[in-house]
Amino acid sequence: MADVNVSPAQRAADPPAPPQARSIEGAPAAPLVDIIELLFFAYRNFVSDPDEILARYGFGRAHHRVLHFVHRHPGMRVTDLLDILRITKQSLGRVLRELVDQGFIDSRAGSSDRRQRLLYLTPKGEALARDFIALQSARIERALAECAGPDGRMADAKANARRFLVSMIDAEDRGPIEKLIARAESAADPARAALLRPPARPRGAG
Amino acid sequence: MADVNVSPAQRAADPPAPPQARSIEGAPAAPLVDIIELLFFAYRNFVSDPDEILARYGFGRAHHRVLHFVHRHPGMRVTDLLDILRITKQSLGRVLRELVDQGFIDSRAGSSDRRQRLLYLTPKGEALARDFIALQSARIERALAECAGPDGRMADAKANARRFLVSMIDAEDRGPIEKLIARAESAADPARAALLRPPARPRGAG
DNA sequence: ACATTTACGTCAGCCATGTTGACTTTTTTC
DNA sequence: GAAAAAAGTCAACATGGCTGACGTAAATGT
Repeated sequence: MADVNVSPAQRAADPPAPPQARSIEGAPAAPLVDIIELLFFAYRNFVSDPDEILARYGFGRAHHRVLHFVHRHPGMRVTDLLDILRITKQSLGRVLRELVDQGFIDSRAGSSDRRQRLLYLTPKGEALARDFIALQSARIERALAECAGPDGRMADAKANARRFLVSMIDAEDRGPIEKLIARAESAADPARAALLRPPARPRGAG
Repeated sequence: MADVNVSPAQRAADPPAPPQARSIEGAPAAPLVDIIELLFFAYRNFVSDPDEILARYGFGRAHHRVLHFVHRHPGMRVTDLLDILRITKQSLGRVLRELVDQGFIDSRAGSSDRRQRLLYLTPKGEALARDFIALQSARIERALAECAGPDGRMADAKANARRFLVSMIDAEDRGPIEKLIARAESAADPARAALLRPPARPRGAG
């Protein structure tokens, strides 16, 4: 950060300094502004970790997101990705096309439902996705180690961070998201794959 | 969230399922992916809280950021804002002009250095900035309350969250950012204003 | 006094990534 | 055989980044 300093220059001279936002209508207001700002700065650093690598390929953050989720859910459908990213088909389309054209993603027709395009990473895509995860994980790991301290219980620090982040998510989204994360982690185990979205009842072709 | 579910459809049928990214080269890799994703989902919810209000005025998130930091640092210079937001003068220029034109921000020439434009919120701008803070604070407060539990020590939960977020920030930025936050909080106290960026030695006109 | 630097603003154009709306094709479902 | 679903595509547009080039006023340095 070049400088995140507000010059105090004529702070004492000019200003009619509007009184600091005090508890209006009983709201506690002020005391959480630090968390608001820390989230802003922390997230900005966090997402910009991959930027240099992305630039090498002429990609942006949208490509990163697509790569990440396909990495985590190999064989996912385009619709699944749209649900996760919450963008339009057209927005995703562009990014996806570039990733396919440049050989990072492989898109194959589903066998039980041939309308579907199932998405997989190529080895090249896998390597890139892993690079991103390594980068961002390194930041998180350093942070958790600091939170834990030298005698640290990293696991506790992680549990705290995780609980906080989950609680920051809209209540109705938490279940699906936690299941999404859990399912991805056991992706190698096809037996545990059927958890949500009523199994699409493979009836026609199945 | 409409649906963050990856269809398990032909998960078991099709895939050559590339083996789940395992610790390569000794890196622990995998176990922090949940935090990576939770950060993504949590931050997305967090920043979209103000969207509905912003839309009413035809504003976007860039306007929110400007409003927020001017609210926190009344009388700040344009350059200060550029340092904080890390965008170009031209990018800031557009949003700033709209905010000034529509009467949310008041820009006055500095008295000791008349090249400067010192930024203040109008009452209208103050009200809006407070609305945003109230919205986002509410989310954070709910989250911390959940972390703390019913018998909860909210203060501990907050301290944990804060420590984690600070640690997620690039080491060299932490000092400046923490000072920035601290200074804003004591903005009503001009005596404590002079902390960073050598006081601009008001020599010429002063 | 004069040259330089700083703070700010602005024009013009480009890029990335989001949006709507309309329409097609293929395939599955009813 | 009709309807619905999955995916792709074209066109047009908005937002918010970016670079480069200038202009002007005021402060600074010699």
